[in-house]
Amino acid sequence: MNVASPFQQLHAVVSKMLPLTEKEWDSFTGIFTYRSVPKKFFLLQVGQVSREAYFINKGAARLLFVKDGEEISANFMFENGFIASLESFLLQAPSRQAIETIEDCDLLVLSKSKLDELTKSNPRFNSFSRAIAEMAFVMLQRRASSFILDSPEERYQNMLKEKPEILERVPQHMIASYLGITPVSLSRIRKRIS
Amino acid sequence: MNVASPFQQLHAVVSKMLPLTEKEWDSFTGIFTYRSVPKKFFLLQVGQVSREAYFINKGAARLLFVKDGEEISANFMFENGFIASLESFLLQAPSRQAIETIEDCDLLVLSKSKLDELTKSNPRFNSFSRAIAEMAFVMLQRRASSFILDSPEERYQNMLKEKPEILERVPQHMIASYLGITPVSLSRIRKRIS
DNA sequence: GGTATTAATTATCTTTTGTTAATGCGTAGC
DNA sequence: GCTACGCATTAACAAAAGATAATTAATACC
Repeated sequence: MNVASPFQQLHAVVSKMLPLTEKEWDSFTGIFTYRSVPKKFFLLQVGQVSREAYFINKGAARLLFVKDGEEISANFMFENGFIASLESFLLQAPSRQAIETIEDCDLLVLSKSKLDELTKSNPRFNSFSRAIAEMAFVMLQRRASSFILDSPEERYQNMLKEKPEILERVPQHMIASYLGITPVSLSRIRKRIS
Repeated sequence: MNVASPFQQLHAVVSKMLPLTEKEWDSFTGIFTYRSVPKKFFLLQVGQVSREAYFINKGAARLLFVKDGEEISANFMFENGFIASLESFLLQAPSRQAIETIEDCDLLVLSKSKLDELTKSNPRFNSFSRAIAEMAFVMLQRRASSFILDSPEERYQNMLKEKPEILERVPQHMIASYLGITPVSLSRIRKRIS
């Protein structure tokens, strides 16, 4: 594989999840296309059916809800991560979440229909979807549990420790909604801590 | 299949997820055993590695965290539902959650090692694990999103509408921690509403 | 059935968060 | 460079939730 290939990063990530033969890898990369999008670009709007998932080669993006006209961040993703409205992508139902880039992004776009075809022709790729779903579940569970276990202040402290990258690359009003609080409240917490 | 079989309910649930031939069904039921346990029985303790998942033929159970000596309910399950510390079950790592019965339970116990064997001998069962993980993710996402989108009072109202069974079968102090609040606060919300 | 325990409610007070508005800061665009 | 806009902070007040304790209700057990 060419070192300059846009699939280099993807290969590093996927091969940890599911070792593929060279032939399998070729058919796997075939379900992706390349796309560059600017900052503040909406890859998916609420209500649309998600037919794509994205692997981020470069940049940052977020999942967000819209409630009463307000944007509420559900998750942030950076280089070497997948981002998708997984519920909509899996069920092919209208999405409750939107996807918006936070920085200019270089993406590998995974087509749902092509993934389905590939899985049909080679059921081994069920393991890929399975691993994705399992990983997504475990990550989400850690996040969800913090809402019943921790106070907003503790959640912020944990974020500082576990995901400092978010703090560096994401504006604070987005972080506030991600933590389930208002920007004003987050500002107070930051003051209390410092 | 015998109508009185303990696998009757399981069959109804699984066949919706993954249609199986009679032969496949036989090998599938082979990975389960039957177990009856009383109320307040711990099927899994925090720190243990989960080697079992449970399908509830009868009864009710909960997943719970323990923080500072206090029990905090993460989820409730009833008849025809699966319950497991999925993170521990999947990763075979020490569980952050415990599983406790809320009522006397009749269970079908799924052995992790037998499931792995089965999946190895027939990769088609990857689809089963995949469907479970995907379902678990979608359900968890709906729950998790309510923590950033809704107030405790709205969460309680949603629960009333979407899962009234919980209110009927689960003590209120468990529901309170499930909603991320104290029993005192839940009592106040109930008063406000009525 | 009566007693002991546990659970739920109510009351009081403290702490935290939400709301609204004002101020200060930085950046983008002209 | 200036202006305008969005973002973060601060302030003041209202609303909600936490903590503790007392009371009432429900239940579990002998």
